[in-house]
Amino acid sequence: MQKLIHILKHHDLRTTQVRLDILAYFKKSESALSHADLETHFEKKLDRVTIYRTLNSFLENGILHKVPDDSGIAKYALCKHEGTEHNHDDDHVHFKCKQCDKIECLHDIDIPKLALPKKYKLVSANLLIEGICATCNDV
Amino acid sequence: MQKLIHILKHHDLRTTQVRLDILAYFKKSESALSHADLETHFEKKLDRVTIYRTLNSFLENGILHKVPDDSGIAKYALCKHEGTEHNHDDDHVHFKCKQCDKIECLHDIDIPKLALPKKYKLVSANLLIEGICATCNDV
DNA sequence: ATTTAATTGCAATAAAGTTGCATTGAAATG
DNA sequence: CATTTCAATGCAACTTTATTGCAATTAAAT
Repeated sequence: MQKLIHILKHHDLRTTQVRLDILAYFKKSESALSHADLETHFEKKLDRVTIYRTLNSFLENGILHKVPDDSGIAKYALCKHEGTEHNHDDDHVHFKCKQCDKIECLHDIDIPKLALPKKYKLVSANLLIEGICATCNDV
Repeated sequence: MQKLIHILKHHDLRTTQVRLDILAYFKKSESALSHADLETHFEKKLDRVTIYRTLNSFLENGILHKVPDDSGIAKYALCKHEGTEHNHDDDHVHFKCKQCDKIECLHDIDIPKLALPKKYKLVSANLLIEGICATCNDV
């Protein structure tokens, strides 16, 4: 719990209750969350605008990263390396379950290198896999 | 040009001017387009709602596919296999240029197989690469 | 304890997407 | 090729998603 404060401190963000609560919820849920997810979870206790601004502030500071998705709704997930020097999240795999719709980051799987056409320069890679997650597979 | 009509016919869609125009623009632009892109391109000649409905109809019929993106805005691109039996688009690589923001499909590059954690079942894979495209690299 | 500036909440607005309904028009029919 | 039929379109209204400005609040620096 104390750890959450350090994440904020490390990024020179003031430690406020709102930020701690939102961070805690990301930690707990272990999957990508949308603004609507947060709004629902915190009911009316948090202002919609505050949630948007908190998400953007966390994005800018490398605490969260956006998750690519074809739903048209922005989704966010915790960066793995928060708390270290480089605040960019390493390229990794996102898994979206077709059944429960949850998106999780599979940080332990590397994206294989691949050859791009001539003159194309790669900066980052993001592999989005859709399928059935372990939880849904168990049912 | 005649070819566009056949795409519609093959999917049992009525050939209307709106659909031909939108299809033609996708063919020409060779990159993923958003609803806003189409609205801008066709100025006020096409109704917003008609564009939405045309996009959805093309999606359902496998003429277009959604492109995963972290912008939060839905983007669409032509399927490679329109006109064949299977109307699902094969998994492929999407390249988003950090400079011009265009997203294009790299149909010729295969996504490498990779091992998922236990009990995870893959259905489809989509690799999103960000970097600098050939056109921007030339300038 | 006081000051300062960032954070928050509220109101208003903009942008993105959907739904219902009347009108138009593609194509099937005789 | 005239008529009929139902899908496609355009318009209006609405919902959802996201942004901006400003006053009130509060973290933390002094």
